[in-house]
Amino acid sequence: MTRTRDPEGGIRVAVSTVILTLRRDADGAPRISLPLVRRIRDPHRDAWALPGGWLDVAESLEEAAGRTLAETTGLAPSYLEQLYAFGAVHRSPTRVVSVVYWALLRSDAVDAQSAAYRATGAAPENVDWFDAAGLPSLAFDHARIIDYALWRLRNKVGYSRVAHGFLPPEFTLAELREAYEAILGRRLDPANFRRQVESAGSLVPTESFRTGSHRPARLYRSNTDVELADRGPLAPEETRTS
Amino acid sequence: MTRTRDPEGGIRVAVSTVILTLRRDADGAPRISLPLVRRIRDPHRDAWALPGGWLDVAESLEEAAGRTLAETTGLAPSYLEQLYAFGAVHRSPTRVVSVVYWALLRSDAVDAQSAAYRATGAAPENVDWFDAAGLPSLAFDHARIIDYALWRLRNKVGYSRVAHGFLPPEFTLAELREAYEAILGRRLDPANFRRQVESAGSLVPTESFRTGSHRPARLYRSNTDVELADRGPLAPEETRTS
DNA sequence: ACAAAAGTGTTCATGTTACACCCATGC
DNA sequence: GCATGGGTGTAACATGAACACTTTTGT
Repeated sequence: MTRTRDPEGGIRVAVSTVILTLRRDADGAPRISLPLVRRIRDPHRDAWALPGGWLDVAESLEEAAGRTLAETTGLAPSYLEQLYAFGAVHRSPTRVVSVVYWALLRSDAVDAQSAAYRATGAAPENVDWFDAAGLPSLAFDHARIIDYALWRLRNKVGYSRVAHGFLPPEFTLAELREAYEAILGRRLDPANFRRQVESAGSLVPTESFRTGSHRPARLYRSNTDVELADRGPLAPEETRTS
Repeated sequence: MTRTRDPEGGIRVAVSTVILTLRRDADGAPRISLPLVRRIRDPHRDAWALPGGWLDVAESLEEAAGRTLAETTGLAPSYLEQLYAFGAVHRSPTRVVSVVYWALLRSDAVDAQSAAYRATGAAPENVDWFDAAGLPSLAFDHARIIDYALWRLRNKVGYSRVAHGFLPPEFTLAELREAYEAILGRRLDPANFRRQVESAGSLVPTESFRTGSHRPARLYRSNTDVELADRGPLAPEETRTS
C-alpha cells in the first residue's frame, strides 16, 4: 500500500474450497472423500476442479467459501479454515489469485443431503464425490492444493479437535477413532486412544449407549466450550461468516 | 471457478509483509523489532502501516513480498512464509484483499544495512523500526495482522528451526537461546535448552569459540540439510522467489 | 581468589506405547 | 458358550522440567 504505480492489472480473485468428509467404502471402512465440480468452460473444460468461484465485491473471503460450499453440497460446514492463497503467475492462462479454504462436513449430514437430492432429483449438476486416495486428474494446480489440504488436516488432527467435525453430535469412541485412523492412514490402539481423548477434556460422556453389536458403547458429545481448533488472534470477523 | 456472473468488481490485491528481526535494547536484551512505513496518502495518511504494495500482474505473491521487503529494508529474508489472506469487506474504504507474508531477517544483516544507510544517507524514506511490544497505532487492520504473525512465530518456534532465521551463520547456544527467549517471552533453562537443540540434530558444532567474557562458548552452524520449517507439499514454485 | 557463563549429571514427573486382561452384549 | 468389540490395568520407555554440580575463562 505504499506503491505509486497503477495497481489495476486485471488480476482476479477466486475463492475455492477443499470440502472434506468421511464416507464408508464397500468394506464399511471410512475414507476421506471430497466433492469435485466438472468444468463446463475453458480453460480445462470437462476436467474436474475444486468447487469455487469469483469473489464478489460485497462478500468476504470466508463468505465466498461458505457460499460455494452451499452451492455445491447444500450444506454448512462444521469447520472452515483458510488454507492458502495461490498466486503463481502462470497457474491459470489469465492472472488469478485463488484464496483456498478447507472445510469439514459431518458425514451424516452429507448422507442425508444425498438422500434428499435423490428423492427430489434436485442435486447440483456436474458435482461428484471422490475418494481422496483415488482422484482423477484435476484442472489447474488443484491436485497439489488438495495434497496440501490433506497434509494440513493430518497435522492439525494431532493438536486440535478438528476430527470431531466429521462426526454427528453424539458418537462412540470407536467412531471417533475411525475418523482419526482415516485421516492419519494408520490404526490406533483403542485403549490408548480412549485415554488420550478423555484426558484432553474435549469429550462429554452421555448416559446413552450405541447398541446393536456386542457390548454397547457409550455415546459422547463434543465439548462445545472449546473451539475445534485454536485460531489464535484471528478475531471472529475474519474467521466467521458472521 | 464455476460461476457465471461477471467477476470484475474492482477488487484489488495487495501484498504486505510482517518483517521481523531481533535488535538489542538499551540493556542489551534482544527484542523482536519490525519496520513500519509511514503512509503518505489516504486512507490513513500519516499513520504507520506494514510495508507492502499492489500485486503486479507479472509477479507471484511471494515475489511481491520479496520485492517490498527489499524496497523497505534493502535485504533478502532468511525465512519467508505466507501468513494469511485478509479480505473482510470493510477493512479498507475500497475493496482490497491483502495477502500477507511474514519474514525473518538476520539481525547482523539489519545492523550492517542500517550502518550502510547511515554512511551513504540513502536510507528508504518514511521507514522506521519499532519494538514489537511497543507499537504505535496502525493503519487498517495491521495491528491485528502483526499480532497474528507474532502468534504464528511463537507457535512455530516450538516445532521448527525458524529461530535460526534471526541469527548469523555461526552463533553460540546462548545466542540461540536468547532468540528463543525473545520470541517466547520467557526464560529458558540453559542446560535443558542445550540438550533439546542438540538432540534435534539441527546444529553442527564448529571448532571455533566465542571469547571475550568468562568461559569461551562453542560456535555452532545451522544444519543446512534441513529447511527452517516443514512446508509440506507446498512445492518450491509456490514457496520460493525462484 | 572470585564471579559468571559454559557445559554435564541426576532426579522426578509426565506422557506414550505396547499389550495383558476383564466386561457385556449378540448370536 | 463363545466371539467380538468395549473398557481397564500396568509395565517399559521416552520426554521434559528443575536444579546441583563441575569447568573455564576474565578480572
